[in-house]
Parts: sequence; C-alpha cells; structure tokens
Amino acid sequence: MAIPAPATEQELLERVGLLAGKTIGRVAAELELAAPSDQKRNKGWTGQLAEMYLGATASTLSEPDFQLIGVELKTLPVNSQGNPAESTYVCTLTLDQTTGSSWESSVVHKKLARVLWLPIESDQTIPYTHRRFGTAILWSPTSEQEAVLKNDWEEIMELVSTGNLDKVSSSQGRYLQIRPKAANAASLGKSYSSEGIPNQSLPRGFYLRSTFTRSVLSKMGD
Amino acid sequence: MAIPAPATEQELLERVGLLAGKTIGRVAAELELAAPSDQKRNKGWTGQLAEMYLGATASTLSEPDFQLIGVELKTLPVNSQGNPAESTYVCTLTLDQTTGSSWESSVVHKKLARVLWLPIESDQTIPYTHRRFGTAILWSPTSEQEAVLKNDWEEIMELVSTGNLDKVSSSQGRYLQIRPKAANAASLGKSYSSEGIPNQSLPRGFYLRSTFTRSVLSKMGD
DNA sequence: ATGGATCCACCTATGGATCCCT
DNA sequence: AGGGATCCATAGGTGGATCCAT
Repeated sequence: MAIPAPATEQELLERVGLLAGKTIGRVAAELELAAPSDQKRNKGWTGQLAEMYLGATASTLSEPDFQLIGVELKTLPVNSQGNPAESTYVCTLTLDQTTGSSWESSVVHKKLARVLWLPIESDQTIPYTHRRFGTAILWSPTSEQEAVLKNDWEEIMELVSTGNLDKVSSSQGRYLQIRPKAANAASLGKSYSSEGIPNQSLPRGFYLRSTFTRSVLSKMGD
Repeated sequence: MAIPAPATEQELLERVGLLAGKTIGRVAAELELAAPSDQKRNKGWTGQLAEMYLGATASTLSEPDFQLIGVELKTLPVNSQGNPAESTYVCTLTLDQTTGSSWESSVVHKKLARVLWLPIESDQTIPYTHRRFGTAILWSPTSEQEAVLKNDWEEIMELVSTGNLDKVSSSQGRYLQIRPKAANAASLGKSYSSEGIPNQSLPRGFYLRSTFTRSVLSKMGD
C-alpha cells in the first residue's frame, strides 16, 4: 500500500477528487485497514486515513504534509448543514526560542500558507464508518485573512515572549486562538516565567476558530 | 513488590548486603520476575534488577538513583579474577548549553559524588542467571581521583564547547572517556558546528575506564 | 584490552484531532 | 457553541549497560 507522494498540486487534486463522496469505511477497505467504530478513542484516525490515501510524507515532522509541493492537509469535520463542527488544530505553541520570532518565520504562517481542506461528515447520527468525504478545497489565505491571522498571532506571541503565558486567553484572537493541547489537564511542558526562569505549564496549541473555517468553505459559493 | 526507598546510607548498605552471594536468578525469583537467559538483548537487565531490589526511585530521571540520600548505583561486571570487565557508562554528553558549564556543576561530578558499586560476575562461562552479586562498596572519589576526573572532563568539554566534537577521541582521558551512546552508528542527535550552526552527530556518553574502576575495587584490599 | 557499535524498556513529545460540560 | 479536557500512535530521547572485531 505504498501510495506515491503527489509531485504537483494537480496530481494532489486529482487524487483527492477520488475521495469525494466515499465513506470512511470504503476508503479504509481500499487501503486494507480496519476502521474503528467510533472516534472516542481514535480521534486522529480520519486524518491519518486521508494522509495515507493521498501519499502524505511528513506525518511525523513539523513540516507540511506534502513536503514536495508545500501543502498542508486538514480534515474539516462538518455538521449536517455543511458547516465546520470543530475548531482546527494548527500546531503546538512553542514556549522556548520565542524571542526574535516573526509571523513570517512562524510555523503557523508556514502551515497555513497552502492548505488542502478536506470536509468530512461528522454528524453524530451517522455511524462513523458511514461518513462521507466531501469535495476538497486547495486554499491560501487572502491578504485580508492573512492580516487578521498575523495580528492574532502577534498579540498572542507578545504575551508569550514576555513570559505572560497565563494572560493568554482562549477568547483572544478573531481567527486564531490558543487552547490546551495535552494528554490531560495535569500535563506539563517546558516554559518560562516572566523573569525568564524555566518552569512548567500546560502545553497549548494554536487552533483556527470554526467561524473562520466556515468562511473558508463558504467562499466557494461566492 | 513495592520496596521502600532507603532513607539513610546505612539502610542502603544493609539492603545491598542481602544481595552479596545471591545469584541473579535467585534475586529475580524473590521479586517474582522472569530473568532473561542472557544479556545480548537485555544489556541493562541486571542494573534494573538491582535498582528494584534496592528501592531506587529515579530510574527515569537525570538524578541519583537514590534521590533522598544522593547515591548513584552502578553495577560493575567483574571477570573471574574479580576485575572490572567493561567500562562504566556515566551519563550522556550534552551538546547544547555547554558554555558556562563547570566541573562542579556538571552531571558527571554529581553522579560520581557518591556511588554504590555493586560487583556482579560476568564471566561468560557462567550462565547468566547463575552469576552472583558481590559485596558492594559505597564510594566517593578521593581528592586525587577527583582531580584527574576534573582534568579529563575539562579537556573534553573544552573541545566540545568550541564545537570541535570531532576532535574528541575515545583515547582521550585517563579515567573518563567519550564513546558512542546510541542505538547504532547511524543515530543522530542535536549538536553544533564550531561556528555555532546547529547540526547533527552521533550521540556520545561519558564512560569510566575499567582501569579506573579496577583501582576503586582494589582499594578495598589496602 | 580498547573503542566502535549496539540492544531493550520506558517515558515523553508531537502530529493526528474530537470529546464534552456548562 | 465556546473553550477546557482529553485520546491514540508513533518516533525519539534517556537510562540501564554489554557486545564484539581487531
């Protein structure tokens, strides 16, 4: 089951077109994989299934999923109205080496520069393996979107780089927010106090609000 | 099988005294563990068995095995003449944050400040589970030993901190040497070039030469 | 006997995200 | 429906050291 990495965006789009309308169970069968019956203990399974089907190469790296062509894959769970049901995880909030960083050099910027959004039904009334993939969208932020993302990122990182992690709220940011990203609320990762003293705190990640991803999807209807 | 951590050196010595003369198989049976038949695929098993028997608490940490009393446990494989058969691993050679470090603040210094040396037969003609523990020695370096260790450490770290890791030879050092510490020769860890550029190289560790540990053991006969 | 090469267990960090309470 | 909490798989690092060719 060695699916080659797509060499061009066109190849990727052709491949992802084969997913549209297929159920998770069907795709799993094509790859000779056993799908779990639900997501409670397998939250990342859909994303990894899609990665395999599309020939993603960087599953373990801090790099775009499709390294050759610089494209990041994001599955987007949508409700019965076709709207995003959840926020979208982007990457981990790094708490060391934050000084001197800029939006342009940030991981968030790199990951969001070119994204293949792949809708997947997530209505709880549909059994997991019966849920269908939708039509994917290859996207880059408009200049307006990028301006807001940059502003959100800078407001968050201003607090983080001065050691005021505790002051960063999940309510902050129009498109981008910070939320916990950990095994549980007791998890601890490396961080620094406002005095620069190393300490530990709950690991967090950058997430895109569902109101934002909704606007990305609906743009197709314009 | 929860063996309490020793609260004093005296408690530790009493407990380790119970090991003297016992075979690995016997000790494993006391702990209700199944001993492997050899060490080829279980190189660290003896050390971990001893840790469990003695109530060590820091198996996963960069700290002395017996945190309460600041004692490090080292099993010492000895040949049929009672002499150390192998060099002794001390700790990993850290390749970042090397500037500004001193012998006094080093991990090597801390780990060797107080060591419980536990001899174990390693003659290949004795089946693994039949090998016996010997009489342990609770040791601290003499001022002469510490002076040589410090000198060895400083010569090594002078090269490392200037990015000349490649110039560090295993032949260097009277008591302390640098040798590979990795899954295999292809392993890569973080390091820095002499210009301070991050790169990767084979992970290495500090080891005590067997000529040195031999002198530690024979001191008991003086 | 030396020094380059290697082996396992266990723990943690990261990438994939959704769960679920209020 | 927002945000705090959580879940799995897998890779990689660390601590325990010995193997083995020359």
